[in-house]
Amino acid sequence: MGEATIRDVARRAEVSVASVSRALNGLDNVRAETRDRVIKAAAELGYVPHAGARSLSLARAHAIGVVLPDLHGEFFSECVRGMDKEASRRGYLLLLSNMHDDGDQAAVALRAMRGRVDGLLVMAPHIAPATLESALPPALPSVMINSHAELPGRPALRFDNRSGAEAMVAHLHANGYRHIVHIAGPQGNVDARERADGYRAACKRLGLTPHIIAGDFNEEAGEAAAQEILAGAIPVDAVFAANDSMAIGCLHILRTSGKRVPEDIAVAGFDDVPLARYLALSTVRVNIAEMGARAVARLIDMIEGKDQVRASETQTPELVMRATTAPRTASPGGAAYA
Amino acid sequence: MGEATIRDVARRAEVSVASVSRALNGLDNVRAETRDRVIKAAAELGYVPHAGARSLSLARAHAIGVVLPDLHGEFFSECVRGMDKEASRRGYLLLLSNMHDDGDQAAVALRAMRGRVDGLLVMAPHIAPATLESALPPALPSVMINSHAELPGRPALRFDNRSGAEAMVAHLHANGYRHIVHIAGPQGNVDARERADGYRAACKRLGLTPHIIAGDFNEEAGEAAAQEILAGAIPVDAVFAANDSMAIGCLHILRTSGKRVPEDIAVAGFDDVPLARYLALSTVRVNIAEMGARAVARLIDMIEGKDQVRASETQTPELVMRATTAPRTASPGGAAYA
DNA sequence: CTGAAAGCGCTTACAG
DNA sequence: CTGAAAGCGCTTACAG
Repeated sequence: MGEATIRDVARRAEVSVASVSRALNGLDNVRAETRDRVIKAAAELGYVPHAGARSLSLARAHAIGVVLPDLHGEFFSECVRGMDKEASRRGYLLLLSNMHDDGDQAAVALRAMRGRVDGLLVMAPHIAPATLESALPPALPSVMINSHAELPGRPALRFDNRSGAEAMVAHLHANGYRHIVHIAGPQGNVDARERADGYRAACKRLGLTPHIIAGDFNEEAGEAAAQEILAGAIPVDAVFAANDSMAIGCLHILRTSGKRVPEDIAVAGFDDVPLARYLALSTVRVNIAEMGARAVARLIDMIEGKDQVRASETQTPELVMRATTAPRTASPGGAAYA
Repeated sequence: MGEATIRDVARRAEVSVASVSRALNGLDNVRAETRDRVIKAAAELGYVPHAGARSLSLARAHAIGVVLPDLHGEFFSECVRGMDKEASRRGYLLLLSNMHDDGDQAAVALRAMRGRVDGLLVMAPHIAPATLESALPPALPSVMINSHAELPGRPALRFDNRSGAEAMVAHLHANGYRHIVHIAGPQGNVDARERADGYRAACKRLGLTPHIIAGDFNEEAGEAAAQEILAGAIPVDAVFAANDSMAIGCLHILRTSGKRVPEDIAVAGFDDVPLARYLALSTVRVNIAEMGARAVARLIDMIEGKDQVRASETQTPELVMRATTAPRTASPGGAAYA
């Protein structure tokens, strides 16, 4: 019972384990006849090398740890897909660990990675830099994605949330909207904060009065914000949510309450999830799959000693204009589906 | 340089590595004073045990390998989310590997798992049973999700696609539709085949003439099918796509071509992705997150010797009736958003 | 309660 | 070109 080991192969091929190792790893200091015997024996036994033992001896796991927060649907899958694509292309496996919303769990998740991976990809928009820094194994190459401040020696890849938000406000302004309300993301989340900052900055520059409703990135928060807006205490002709989920929740409630979008109120989001296209929701596109792949590429370069610089990178998001923010002078008519 | 090892801790605490191991693993045959010294030394050194070495010595990795095909957005994330939740609850990590559409890659992916994981979760609706059987390490506990035939000793968890499809056809029939076209999934995919089988069986039972258009589970296939339907060669009053993506593509083209849904043509899908709710698309709901969690639970039970029976399980999908399949007598009016 | 030693399954100088 | 041996970082009988 149990899988065959290198010793079983050695015995069957009547050579030493050293020769088996050399033959199977394609080293050239093996006689052709020996190599053939080894390969034959391995095939007969269905031998597959034990990756755990191999990585202990090589001090290389050919795996990278991925620590992600609780991400909404498409965002998560796109991110992992991008990572997996690049990782498998370069012969690495992904060890996944969800990290929920507190720092202790993050530390546990990171510790569990020790001795299994050659590097770490961390997305922690909600963890304070100091907490993160102390939880990260100092010697392990790591790339931070969309996280708080810069950590020394660890490249940070991020979206330029601020300029994305500014672009959206400018777009709304250009299309004739003057009372733009922002539905913010969760407290302490760095993406949320930067998007709100961009909103505020653009309002200031354009002479608009900012008004922020608190939210948490979930659809329900967008629905609640819509109710608040429908109550009518403040003037609103456009809503800019800090992500698409909230924008969609808001849109849904506004429409089912009889409001026309964008004729009565324009709605915009952030992220460009696939749903956005179908709802004709204007938004700011971030390419998370590409960022995931890029993060893996950078990390593997670091692991393999090809990246001494460790520079951070910023991806500029792209404004996506759709029907929910059409110019105020647009002809009336439903835009629910375009 | 390099992380601290158990020997560093032993040296600093002035005990043997055996005592360090015992103290840190909470065994009771350690004097309290010794334990304290060890814990103190470990903390001072920032010692984290090397999981790779630990699992080699214990012959237990506390990790499970997940091999998935290329899944569409929500389906993938929901599946992994369900798995991760249960895995982390029970102290296991997930080692992820995407398997693209061919058997060779599957074998490579599975081999790479050897010696890193205690068991395997395999979703391979597109791989032939014989190929799969030969690629699976015989001694490794495995649970099959939505895959072809039963493999001995490996529980299969699956959706009852057939009855789900039958229920949808019956629903369409009950609502007055008589010319129901099916857009099928890819050749060789077991889900696709079962859904088509259910469609055919229901048509036969209800005295309807089946008509199947080939597809591949992608949105574009739904769009192409819509074009074919719009060409008008065959009578169609309802379209039942083998998954939501194709249904959505079809819906999109029908509507932008001026067809009213469901007044002119009803549309139904399969899966119940989040988008479906927003488009008021009728569909058949499969709870993939729950199935993922369940698969992990079953696998860990097997690993821990708590499951001798290894019974397969079937999850019955649920019919979700929305506006795109409203009764033929329904009052006219847009149903794009409900 | 504690330590020296063997062993988990590999790789790789080292010597021949 | 090949093999015996040490070592990767742990755990655990075994003896004391």
